[in-house]
Amino acid sequence: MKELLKQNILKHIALSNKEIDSFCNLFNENKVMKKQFLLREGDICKFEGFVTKGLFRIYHIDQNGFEQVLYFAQENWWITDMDSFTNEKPSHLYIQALEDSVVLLISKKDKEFAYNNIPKIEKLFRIMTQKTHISLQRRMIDNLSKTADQRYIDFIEKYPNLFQRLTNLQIAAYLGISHEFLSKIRRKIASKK
Amino acid sequence: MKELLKQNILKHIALSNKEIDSFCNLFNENKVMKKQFLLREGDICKFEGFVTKGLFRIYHIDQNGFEQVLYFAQENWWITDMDSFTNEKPSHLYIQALEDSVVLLISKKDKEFAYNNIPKIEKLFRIMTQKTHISLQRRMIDNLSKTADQRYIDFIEKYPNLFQRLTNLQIAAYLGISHEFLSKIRRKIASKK
DNA sequence: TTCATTTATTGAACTTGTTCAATGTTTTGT
DNA sequence: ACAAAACATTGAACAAGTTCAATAAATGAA
Repeated sequence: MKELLKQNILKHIALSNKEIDSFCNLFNENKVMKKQFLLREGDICKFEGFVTKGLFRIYHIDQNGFEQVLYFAQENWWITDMDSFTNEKPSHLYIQALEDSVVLLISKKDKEFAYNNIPKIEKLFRIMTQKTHISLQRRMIDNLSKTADQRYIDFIEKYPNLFQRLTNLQIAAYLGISHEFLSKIRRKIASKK
Repeated sequence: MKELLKQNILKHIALSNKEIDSFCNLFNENKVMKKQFLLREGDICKFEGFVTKGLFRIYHIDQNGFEQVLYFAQENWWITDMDSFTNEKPSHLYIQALEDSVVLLISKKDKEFAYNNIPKIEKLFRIMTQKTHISLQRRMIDNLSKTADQRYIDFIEKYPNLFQRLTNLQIAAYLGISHEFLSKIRRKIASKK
């Protein structure tokens, strides 16, 4: 049941059986039904999670009530509000299941325990954080330099699987455009084929 | 001469004198004259750096020849292309001094040495990477949800010091707008006062 | 100081994306 | 299978931001 998690970790770093087992044992399985929230604005994020089934959206609601999706997390992705979790302060984010999902959660206390007792875990999260930072940096550049059409096309190419599972509403919120405009982009693309 | 660096590190993590000295000794001081480059697209980034004097821009040039500034690094800031440095692959970024500057550089080899011989350094960079990730995430949300006017006002409030030292051209490239439009924003704001 | 270069401002025409309201389509829960 | 809700599409009017070209102002190197 924690096979996916183990494989995911081993992609980043080499660990002995003992190390990986004792780390994975700190995670607990949770089911989250579609539309339920793992985190809401104002909550303090008490967990770091790894998705083994289903799909989540991590988003923010701005002053005008518009939702911005920071990222989607499907099977094999990690989810948390790093700011709220590490600094133990109220979150600005929502984490909601878009499908019936299963997620493995580790508490802050247990993660601290792992940092202090399994030295390589520090390295693991240093590497993982670097990787997520690198991809966010790429997305930042893309958002600054590319037009919405191109960002949509890139999204489909990069995440064909997510594209199938998401509504246009969600994709628009990720691309940072209105869903009406996304609809017009789709029409334009369709007419070109 | 490495006092700034030591102070900066101690803000993130507690280290013994011995630990911090042996780490800081791995850095070498470099002078970089205004307009000179520390890194160009295509180069493999061989260093991680800490600015003790001056100001740098870290930017990207897109398909249309437009420059997007990822961030500015003044005194007390770290600079690198994390992707290129950690994965030893050609960079997509430019790092250029905007003023006569001084930067402390550490090589990949020496950083690996530190990771392996000073266990807390792993934690230090895990924490620092988390912090930069958190602020990039905030900027991502702002870029998706705020209008250029507001982003400009926010920038001035958040970095009054940088605002003084940068041309509008550079600020526009950071905000992701044309410098002509920035000029119009400035006029609008000025007329409201 | 001078002249060349870089930076900043402005206006007009244009493109990209938003808003709102109406309508049609698909999903979902029971 | 049905009604309700959520999602998608469309058009028209609008707002935000770009582009281009011209001019002015500031900076920098000799």
